[in-house]
Amino acid sequence: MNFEKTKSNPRAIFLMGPTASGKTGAAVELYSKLPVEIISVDSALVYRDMDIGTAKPDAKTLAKAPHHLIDIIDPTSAYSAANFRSDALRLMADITARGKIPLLVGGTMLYFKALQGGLSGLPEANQEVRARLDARAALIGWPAMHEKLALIDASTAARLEPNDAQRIQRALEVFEITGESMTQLYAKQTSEALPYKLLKLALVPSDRKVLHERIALRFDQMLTAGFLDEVKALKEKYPTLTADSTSMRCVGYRQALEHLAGEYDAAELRDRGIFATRQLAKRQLTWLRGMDDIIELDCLNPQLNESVFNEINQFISD
RNA sequence: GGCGCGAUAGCAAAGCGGUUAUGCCGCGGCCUGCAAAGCCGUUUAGACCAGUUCGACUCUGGUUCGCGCCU
Repeated sequence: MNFEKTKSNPRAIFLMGPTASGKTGAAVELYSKLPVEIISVDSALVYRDMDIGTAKPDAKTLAKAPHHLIDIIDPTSAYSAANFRSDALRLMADITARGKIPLLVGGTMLYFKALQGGLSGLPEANQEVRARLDARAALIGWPAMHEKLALIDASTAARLEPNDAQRIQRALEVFEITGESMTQLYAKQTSEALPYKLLKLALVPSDRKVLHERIALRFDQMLTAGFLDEVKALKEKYPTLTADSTSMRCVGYRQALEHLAGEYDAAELRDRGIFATRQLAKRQLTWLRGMDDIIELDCLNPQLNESVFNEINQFISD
């Protein structure tokens, strides 16, 4: 019965991978050969005017293979996993209605997880509440905030580290807004499963060293392509942008800002940018290792060979 | 050539005669509205040779190398 229901679900394809694994190239190839529409699953590509540092597909590529959810907000705005999920669900329904298959491509693994697994009915972020919590934490420190959390939600506190400012803040925020603990809210609402049958592909490097080389090469290319000018232009166009803005927490941008502020020289900018990108790739790979039903493809051998296409075609026509 | 100083992990950098320096990097992991974020864990030392000592990265002598000063 469950099987019947699954069978009748429309199809969707995930194409995941760490940064610099060649996702865009693979997506364009799939787009040219299959009845798909591409949805970007990337927390950085949503920002307008952030092109070089995010390795956004260029205009020519986007003209040839359009991506949804690229350039949808200003760098002064914030986006979230919940925003993504509702945007993606809407687009997937549209695409399916057009008789196409959604191809979700990107490296923001939390977004993939939220899309597939759903989110509980929690309140959205509230800047005033967060500012208040930040102020309090500045006084007493996050470990003390963690102790406060333990009083209202022992179970959540137990699974959070005393220094995990971000999650402690969110748990306290949720309680302050709703009067209920995160634990209670999780239990209350079971998130609905994604009503699509999925084929999950992952581009994974067979040799981490080679991925690191690619990352270094790409960061150097960004610098010569005028990455620092892009960041300067960003500051001029959006004067309210600060190092705390969500968009400026992206790999490379934060370091560029620090360098432009004179905190360190160009050589160190290069090092730090590359380190941050490697660490991002590592976290992405950790996510991937823990995901189920993944078909791994070696991103160092990027040919989408016949057997992969056979698999996809079979999945589509099943 | 003489004098002085130094030699600690992939890099930077301390203390210490006997229990983990630390930071960065690297590696593993966690992950419910900031996720390209945030957090947790962790591998790799004491230039070389000899001596003192129950015990030396730590004290002594020598060798090599580097830095500075002098002739």
